[in-house]
Amino acid sequence: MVKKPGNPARGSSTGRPLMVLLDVLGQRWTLRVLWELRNGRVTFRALRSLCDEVSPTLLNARLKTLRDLALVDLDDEGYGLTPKGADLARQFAKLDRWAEDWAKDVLR
Amino acid sequence: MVKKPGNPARGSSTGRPLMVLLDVLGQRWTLRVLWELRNGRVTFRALRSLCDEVSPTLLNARLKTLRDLALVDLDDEGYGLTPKGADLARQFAKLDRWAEDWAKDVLR
DNA sequence: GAGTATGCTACAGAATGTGTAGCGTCAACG
DNA sequence: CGTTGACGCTACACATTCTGTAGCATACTC
Repeated sequence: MVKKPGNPARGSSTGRPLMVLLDVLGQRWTLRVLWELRNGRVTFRALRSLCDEVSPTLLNARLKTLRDLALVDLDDEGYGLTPKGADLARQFAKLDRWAEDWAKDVLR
Repeated sequence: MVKKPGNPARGSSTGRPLMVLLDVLGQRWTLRVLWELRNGRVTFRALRSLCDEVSPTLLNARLKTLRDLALVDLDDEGYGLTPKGADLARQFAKLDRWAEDWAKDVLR
């Protein structure tokens, strides 16, 4: 089944958008892909390199989902974020700094 | 190996905190657990219910990781977020509203 | 037409997640 | 004391998902 808000997320009978989002983001590499696209369009193969050579099988699966969800699109420049996707990526950009602080905390 | 900033994340030789965070959050149910703890402490069994009856095996594994990462702790009231964990959860709280808007967009 | 790049698929083996049953501990009840 | 019920948590067989490698079909360059 296509993952989309309105369709039930795994383990949640409601199609509540946040649950669908958490379901999708909670699959390996999804967050990472969004993160690596933050600086503009990249080819499939370049994206693979950025993601430490994920298997193309999986990368393609993720990109398909993200395209269904209107977060990513593909043109002759390669893959890139849609406006909504960029918006989401921006939310995660804040996490980068947060993670640095957090690391200091954890490692003490 | 214990997941911690400083240790390499899966698929990333660097221990860069964000990568570790993405690795951890990109495991099923991790985001959901953080989300369900947003309103205060809950017992293991209650948390399980909130998470649509995830298997206790997995829930326990996730909680262990989140405790290692100082995002969650356990006392006689049950499981709850640490200050850092609450901070992180707050970041994701914004996602709830975002997801609602996004849903309208996707479903058009 | 050989070389190189693209997006993407196939497939076997490994890792991860799921679902159910139940253990050991404790506190309350009668 | 013996039962009942709730707690955190573990065992284990089964299912799904992810990984890694090989390679196809297409297109453009020399």
